Amino acid sequence: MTTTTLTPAEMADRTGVSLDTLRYYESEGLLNDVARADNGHRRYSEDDVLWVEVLRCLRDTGMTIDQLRHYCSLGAVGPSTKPQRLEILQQHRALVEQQIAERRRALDLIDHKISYYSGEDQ
Amino acid sequence: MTTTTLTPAEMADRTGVSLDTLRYYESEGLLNDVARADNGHRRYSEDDVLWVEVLRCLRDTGMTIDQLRHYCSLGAVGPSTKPQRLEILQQHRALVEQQIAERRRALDLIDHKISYYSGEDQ
DNA sequence: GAACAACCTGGAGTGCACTCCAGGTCAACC
DNA sequence: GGTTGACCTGGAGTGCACTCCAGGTTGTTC
Repeated sequence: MTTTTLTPAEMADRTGVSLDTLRYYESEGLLNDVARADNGHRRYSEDDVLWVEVLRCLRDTGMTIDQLRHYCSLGAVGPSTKPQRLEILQQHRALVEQQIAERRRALDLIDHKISYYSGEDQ
Repeated sequence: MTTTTLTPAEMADRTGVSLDTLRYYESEGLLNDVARADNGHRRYSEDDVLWVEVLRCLRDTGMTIDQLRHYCSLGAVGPSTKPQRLEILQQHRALVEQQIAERRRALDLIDHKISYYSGEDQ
């Protein structure tokens, strides 16, 4: 059995994250222990793909690079940091729920304006 | 009857938008025809308050300053631009719904990781 | 063996949305 | 009448998350 690995270009394709951003994440400590081919080129694993998807999910919902770095560093320490990581996720979960609530209110306001524009006068 | 007006400080207080940002919005054409006192100081109206709240709602859900400027400039033209403004709001509405959907997926992923961290091993 | 593609590194540059600052005006208070 | 506070203007600075670039290596293709 051979474990499949992805070239940088394939990784970018799979995750939708650019080559530069993948390298940037690595340099920021968000993506560690990326394998290398003999020529020094990166070789990403399926686990790396999953992890980058998690990173994107958290980034896209407003977690900063700094917070992600902290979260990753906890993971690197070992199982002893499980409670802290759980705490971070729970806090972020609450944030995402706030974002949803905020956007629901936004929809109300937008709908209000839409019906105003759709109306007869003004 | 006297129309109530707000000083810049009161306006910042009411809207939660900083003095600098209020001036910035005005300079970018997002907030037009702000009244002035005799000494040249700004005097915001209740309509200004409502409008800034709309601006913040749209900004907070990802509309850029550039897009807002365009939307405002249409408003300045007159009622003839109603269809374009309606179109912009409908497109933005769709965007906000996408954001909600994306965040729902994020919640699923976060919950999955939370249950993993809450579980027995690892 | 020249050219090309894919990658490497370190560092500089970009775009956005503010945010801060310097130097000035004006009215009110001590 | 000097100081204080709120405000004014134009312009510079900031922070974040990328994104781009120069110069170099390696491996394959004509």
